[in-house]
Amino acid sequence: MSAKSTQILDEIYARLLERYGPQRWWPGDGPLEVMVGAILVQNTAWRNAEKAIANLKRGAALSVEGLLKLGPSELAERIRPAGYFNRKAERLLSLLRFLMEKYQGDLERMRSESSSKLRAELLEVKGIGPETADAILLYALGHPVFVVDAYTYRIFRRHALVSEETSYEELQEIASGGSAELERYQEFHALLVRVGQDYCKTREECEGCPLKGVNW
DNA sequence: CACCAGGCAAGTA
DNA sequence: TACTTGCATGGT
Repeated sequence: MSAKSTQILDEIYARLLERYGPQRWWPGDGPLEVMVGAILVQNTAWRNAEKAIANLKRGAALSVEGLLKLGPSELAERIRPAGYFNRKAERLLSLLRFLMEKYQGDLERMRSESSSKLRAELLEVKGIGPETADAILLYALGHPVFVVDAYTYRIFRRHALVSEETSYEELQEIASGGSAELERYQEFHALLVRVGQDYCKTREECEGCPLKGVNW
């Protein structure tokens, strides 16, 4: 990690924060709800995932055992608004069973394990890939890791900061430069999604983008 | 009407 | 190993 790339990353972060301010993703709803949200939002607009979470909370607060008791069909029915509801119901159940088997549902204890161990374990769970694993680490468990998503790819490529064939882990490594505070990781990812939605969906719409001109 | 959203795994060659 | 396809609702 060169001093120069650190400087660019700090520049990008500063510009985004100035334009949009703190995003405060997943502030205080508890680690389980954040994990559930991380699965429900896969390739889906957040507002749809939000409706699904509201349906899950109907009647009782979210708990590992409570959700397990719903079973596949009831779970699927409740999360219908999030799309891919059958797949996501299975993915939620995989996660919940993992939490019970490895940590007896104790997310506070889970949190104190190392990031690398947790990441490896999460990737073993069917339905959890690199982005979801990192989102869980970052927003549910409070570990400082950079979450790479489709917008991160688009934005870094558009500014010629990485090449076409850069892998997830490579981009994660590159983007992890600069300050390493938890809050910065959390805000950085959210801000990239935000600016991506505003300016980086298609080839056009670069006019007014706060990142215009950034380059190595 | 078409297109896509804070992915992932399974199938195919 | 490298590509392609299925999953699905809701907003623009």
